[in-house]
Amino acid sequence: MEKKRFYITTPIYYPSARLHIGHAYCTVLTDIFARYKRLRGFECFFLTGADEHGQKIEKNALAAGKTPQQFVDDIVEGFHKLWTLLDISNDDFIRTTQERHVKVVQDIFSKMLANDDIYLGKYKGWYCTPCEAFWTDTQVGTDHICPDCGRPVQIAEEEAYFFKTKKYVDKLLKFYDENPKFLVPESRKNEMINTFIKPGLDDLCVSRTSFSWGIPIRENPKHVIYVWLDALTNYITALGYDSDHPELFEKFWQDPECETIHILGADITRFHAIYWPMFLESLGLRKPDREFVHGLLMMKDSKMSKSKGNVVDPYPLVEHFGLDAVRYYLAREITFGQDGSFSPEQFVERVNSDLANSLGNLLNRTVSMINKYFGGVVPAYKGKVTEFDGNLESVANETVKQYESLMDDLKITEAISVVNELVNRANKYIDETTPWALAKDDSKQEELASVMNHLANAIYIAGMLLKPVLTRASDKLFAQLGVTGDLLKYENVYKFGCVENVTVNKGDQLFPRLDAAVEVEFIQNLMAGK
RNA sequence: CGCGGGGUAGAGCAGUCUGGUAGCUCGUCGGGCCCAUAACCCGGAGGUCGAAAGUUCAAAUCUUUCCCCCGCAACCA
Repeated sequence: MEKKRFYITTPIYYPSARLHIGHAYCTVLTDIFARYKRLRGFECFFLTGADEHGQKIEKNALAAGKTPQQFVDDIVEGFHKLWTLLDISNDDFIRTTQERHVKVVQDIFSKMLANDDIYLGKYKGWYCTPCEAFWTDTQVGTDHICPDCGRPVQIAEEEAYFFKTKKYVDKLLKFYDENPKFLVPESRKNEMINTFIKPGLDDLCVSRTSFSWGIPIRENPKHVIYVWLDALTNYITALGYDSDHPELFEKFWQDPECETIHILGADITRFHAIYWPMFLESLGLRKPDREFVHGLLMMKDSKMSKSKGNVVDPYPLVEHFGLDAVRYYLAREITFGQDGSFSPEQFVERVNSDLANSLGNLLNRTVSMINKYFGGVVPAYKGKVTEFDGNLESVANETVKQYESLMDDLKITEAISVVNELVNRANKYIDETTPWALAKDDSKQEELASVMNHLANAIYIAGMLLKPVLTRASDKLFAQLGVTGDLLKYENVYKFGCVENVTVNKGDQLFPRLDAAVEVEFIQNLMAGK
């Protein structure tokens, strides 16, 4: 059953350093989904934000000679700049240092404490005294060395609060059973069960005393609330849960008519798929409908890392190639839900092939012919004049159906791919119908008119379906086709032929073809930090 | 036995859940077209779908075992 409203979120990113293309990937894909839902007329609330507490921020701030708040303020400003640059259409931006979040997290903690879901215990771990930091078994390795400073660590204990996960394990498994589509891809669910739940889940540590940059616990202020209880709850504090204005929360979280969707990376699946539903259960709130785990974007041969000097900064990429090319590449090249890799060659090839050669060139040749043969006016729709017309038309209609079904399933890469097939089909249609030959034959004017109409309509549909991805180019495409006013509404994709009697405007090439050698070198220099 | 991802044409990938003529982009070879962005369209060559065994009328796809690569565990979605 189709829901009528959507709440979609990205993870809140950690502002300890600048964002890179991996963050952009997740956020752009989420944005595409949000734009798609809105385009189809659904209400959609899209949230992203920043997770600003923790020891690392405290340390990095100290090193930078700033207060933690100044430090995160500066970095978060960069988040906003990047999201603006990438045309991210988020409705709100939550920061865990905001009053609206802090107060509610404290309330949540109090509730859980009162419910007996949180208790005071001892946290035991490897402690590095000079760094004043706890590390896990895997972090210290077999040599028991601090991963930060390289000095030996000791087992130490500190007082800490814990969340009783064991109390909710059965309910969680039942929830998985009753909601088979909760976690996508499904392999992630098995991973959760086999890796974390079956071996026995430890209670989750939710407070720390070893650093102070966090939300203090009212009942015991020497403790600050530790990461996940602070971070995950952003999804509801941003909507006004437990505030004087809970309207958005009621509308976009509690209402079963709203589908709530979290997009996240594999590394934080465990927290979203196990602890988050438990927290919500403890609070007596609705759980998310879907959690979609996307893959990691790696560099050609290895994961991107600053030390390897192969991090791609999205800014210069967008400045040089344009926003549409970057968004398109991210969505089309890396199958959403699987790991993928970024390579300069792939980037240039994909942009040239799909955007310049196929879509851009199709628009260009079509507009030229409408100018040449019909004085720039798209001929009226006369149904299927030839079998080729009928074929193109049915492919277009089928494309719309497939696209919607794939997008609804968050199969964004495949959805774009079917649109691309329509574009290819339209290019082939030109060869089949040979308009330049029809133009020379007075008896074929009706056929020629129909060909131009069908082309304009096929391009129009492709442009509309790609609008969530190509936030700028789709509008340029419509402008060149002479599509304005009501024709800009999505529902027209169901009315093949509706683009008629409008005047085209030949404009610049939508996507100029890139010189592969030159542009690949440009990106390589970018990655090398030149 | 730490966890996870992957091994499909020269390169990069999809397809694997729901078994049924092996697909896409690029490259390459040949042809076509001339409306268009040296683009577009058609065709060819090129694959024992990592290996083996099993289930089946039928396996890239399901089961089992093995081999190899990569990521996480250290900034990092």
